[in-house]
Amino acid sequence: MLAVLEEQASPPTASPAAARRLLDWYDRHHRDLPWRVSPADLAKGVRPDPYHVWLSEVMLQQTTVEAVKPYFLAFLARWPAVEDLAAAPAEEVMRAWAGLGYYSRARNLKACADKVASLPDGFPDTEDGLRALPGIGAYTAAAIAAIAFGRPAAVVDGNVERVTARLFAIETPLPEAKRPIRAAVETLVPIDRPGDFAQAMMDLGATICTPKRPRCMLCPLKADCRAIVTGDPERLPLRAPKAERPKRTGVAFVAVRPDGAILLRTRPAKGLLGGMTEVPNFGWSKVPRNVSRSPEPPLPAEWRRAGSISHVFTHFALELEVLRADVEAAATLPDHRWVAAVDIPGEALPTVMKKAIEAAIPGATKRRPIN
DNA sequence: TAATCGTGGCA
DNA sequence: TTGCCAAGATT
Repeated sequence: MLAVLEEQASPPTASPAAARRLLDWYDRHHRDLPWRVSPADLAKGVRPDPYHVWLSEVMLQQTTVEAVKPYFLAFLARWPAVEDLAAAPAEEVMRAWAGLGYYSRARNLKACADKVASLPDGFPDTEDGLRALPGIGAYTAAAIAAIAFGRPAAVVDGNVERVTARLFAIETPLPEAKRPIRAAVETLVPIDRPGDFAQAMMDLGATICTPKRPRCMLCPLKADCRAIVTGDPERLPLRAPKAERPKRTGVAFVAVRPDGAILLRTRPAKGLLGGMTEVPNFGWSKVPRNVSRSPEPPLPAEWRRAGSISHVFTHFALELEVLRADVEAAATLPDHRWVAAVDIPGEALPTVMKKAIEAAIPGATKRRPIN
């Protein structure tokens, strides 16, 4: 009785019927993505490859679909199965991941592949089993369980948070709202098509229920949505204020041999850009702001200013002065290596390091066509 | 709980 | 130009 009264006193509340409307919309308007099995094929009995689902989900963490597509296809072409990835050297995986960001994902990807390849039955088919693997958290475990194995898991990513906060008019700010949002999603998951439902929610969030200027007129859930009634669904979800982004400065050194080789080294496995390749650099890793020391070049030479680059990380902005020296003798330094010009594009260079090298040697990081 | 951890696109 | 933010995980 109480439910009836509430329904009369307030806008419609999302229900299993809403999930059905969403699935109908998904059948007609789903995005066609390289890692996805269409609802039609799924209905025909085509099973998604857990390896494909896992690989795409890890790549898609905090990363746009368009950025992931070429990497996903390249990985699949090079390592068609999880056993192939397990057999690959970690260094090769890091090089293949270069440019995609959040490099701990690549380390965990390799560790996870090694683990899964050692299991007699391959990928675990439960949320708990998946959650125990490296690089697989609550979201990814639920996504793989639902999409690859048809488990009725509540898949909650940024899209689902936004769609659900609006659908139920949840006023609690994120991240505090994560718990009530999850509880709301759990009431919606259809037992027969949990994977399609998860992907439908994400497609809706990506194409209709967007962060800015949602296209509510096209939304299959507009009759169910409690936020649309307020006239300002864009207001939700609310978020706690975020910390400001500090600025750091530093110096990068590009040492060039007469044959075009440059001096590189590998960063420590953990932390920022962990395990990736860098040019020798100074001063920006953990600068106590008032401590000013003079930059220490990797080797004595005539260092000349080649330019400066700026790069924005998640939690700080960096301005890097780039110095270049043309050196005659090929001195060898501990923990450094001279890398031939032709091999530079194949190095595991994060974007910030490509920028620095390009500032000193235009074109050096770009693959040039053979012939 | 709160930091840390990349990159590119877009308003 | 600057901030926002995108299929989050880890510690």
